Amino acid sequence: MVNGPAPDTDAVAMRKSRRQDGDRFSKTARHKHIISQLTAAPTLRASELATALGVSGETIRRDLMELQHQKLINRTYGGASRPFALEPSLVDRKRLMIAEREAISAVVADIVLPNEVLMLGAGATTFHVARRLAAKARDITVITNDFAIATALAANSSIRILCCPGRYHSTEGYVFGTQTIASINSYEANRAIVGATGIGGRGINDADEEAGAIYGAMVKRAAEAIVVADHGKFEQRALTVFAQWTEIDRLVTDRQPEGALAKALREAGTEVIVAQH
Amino acid sequence: MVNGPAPDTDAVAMRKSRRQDGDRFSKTARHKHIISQLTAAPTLRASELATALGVSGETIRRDLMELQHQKLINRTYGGASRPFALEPSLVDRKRLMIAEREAISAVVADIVLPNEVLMLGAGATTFHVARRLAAKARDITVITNDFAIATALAANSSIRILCCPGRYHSTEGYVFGTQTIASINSYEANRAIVGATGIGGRGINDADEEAGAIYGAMVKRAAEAIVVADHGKFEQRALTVFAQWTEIDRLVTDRQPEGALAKALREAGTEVIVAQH
DNA sequence: CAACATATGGGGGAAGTGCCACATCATTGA
DNA sequence: TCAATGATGTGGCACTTCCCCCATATGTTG
Repeated sequence: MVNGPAPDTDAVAMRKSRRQDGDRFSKTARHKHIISQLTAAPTLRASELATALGVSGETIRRDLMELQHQKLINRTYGGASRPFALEPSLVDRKRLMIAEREAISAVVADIVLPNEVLMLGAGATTFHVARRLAAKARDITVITNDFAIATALAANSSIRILCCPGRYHSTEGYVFGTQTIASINSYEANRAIVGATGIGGRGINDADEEAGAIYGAMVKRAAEAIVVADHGKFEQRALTVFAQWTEIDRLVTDRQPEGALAKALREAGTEVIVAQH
Repeated sequence: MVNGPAPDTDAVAMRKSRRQDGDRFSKTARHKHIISQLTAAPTLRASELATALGVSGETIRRDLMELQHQKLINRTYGGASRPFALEPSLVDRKRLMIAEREAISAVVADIVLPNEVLMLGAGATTFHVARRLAAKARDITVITNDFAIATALAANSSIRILCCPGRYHSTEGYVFGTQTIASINSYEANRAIVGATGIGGRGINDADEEAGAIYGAMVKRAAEAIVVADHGKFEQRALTVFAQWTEIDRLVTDRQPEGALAKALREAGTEVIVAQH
């Protein structure tokens, strides 16, 4: 099978899905298949993938090499295994913008000082922040509603991790609900670090109403609010606007915002930090 | 390799640890090393283990075969990967009594009825119960302070999972503290299902004061209290006695208790259920 | 149209792995 | 003490995987 230059992952995906005439799977289709298989089975054999997808072993090996580079899989001799907790629905969002998120996380981790109290909202980007904090931070307290974040932070024994109560969201891996909100409102924190589904001129929004409510509570409760979002979130619109830019002290992203978003940030006095990657 | 009757894991382990004269790692030491490595890295190469432990590749392969049989690792071509979330300190306890705990879990899962509200304490045995409930139960609500249990239950979408707040215990994977206790005391439940470090004539005890306090709160709060414990817990003594037998309605175990324990159970009117395996 | 980049397949040798039979050594138990 | 048992190592052999180079097909670009 044949593939073009691949200018951008999104573009490739679109072009591929358009032309799935009778022949075999496209490259991105194979990658998705591999990831989804990995959510079910902890390990895969490259040879089995090759026969299952009807391509040569060499092609699968190259696929695995790419996915490993994106940190979406863990390479083994003869196959692949899942890298860490690979929550089904988080995969699609995690797979994109890995490098951007790592850069953003590095900046955020440098902002955090020892002995601070943080609130960390659930999400893919904040999860990267947590991993970075686990590697760098010292003697901080983190309040979170995300299991993956708590587990990632646990690698650093100098971090005190406080978990919120609530109903456990099976697919997203965090707790939510009125108890969660009430719990957040009982804490005082130096900073809240939250993600978003989209950020735009009208504020910060999230596709999940429950997650948005929790983000909003964290933002209101902390002395300083930081939003982390890669440029893919710019001008995205989703269900709930959970905070206005006037409430946000800093936006850490990977590309300079423009247009309505930039205007809103300027008017609200939100500091914009662009991480280099 | 040659394998005979394989009397009991405990007996083997004892014999081995007794004879660690100057030479290389004993079999159990290698196994522990493999498991601990696996908590750090998601995958291992058999060849690397062989050189690291100073044994032949064949020996490592045999080790991996055993560990796979115990479901403590996942075999891959050329190495091993972790089977599911593999909490560091839980490993040592999980590795023992697998069959016994599975049998106990099966019995407990049959006791639970649809639409019930359960409290599930943190622990290795209760984790097995959770896995069984995830496979069998329908429309139940589970209140727990253990991340692994919540995650295991999430496989079943008809289960409503409520997580307690508190401080996250990095190595044990559960939350604890005054908030946890307060949270438990705010619920009403049909049953509490808790584990223990030891059970004896004087009650149910736990080596972890915090965990014991939570167990105790669950037992007092639920309409019916069930203790799950394999026979290795009989007459074990640990730090905190968190409940008396008069508070416990049922003990589910794998062997008929004797002596002081049996007497205490009889006097307290605790129903003893012996699971067959 | 030519030059080029990308994606894939194929070949072949080198290295790694799995499996098996057998040998060696220490411990156990009668 | 001697035989049985279990743990480990060794060597051989088949199979799998890796990796490098090159051929091919198909879009893209100049």
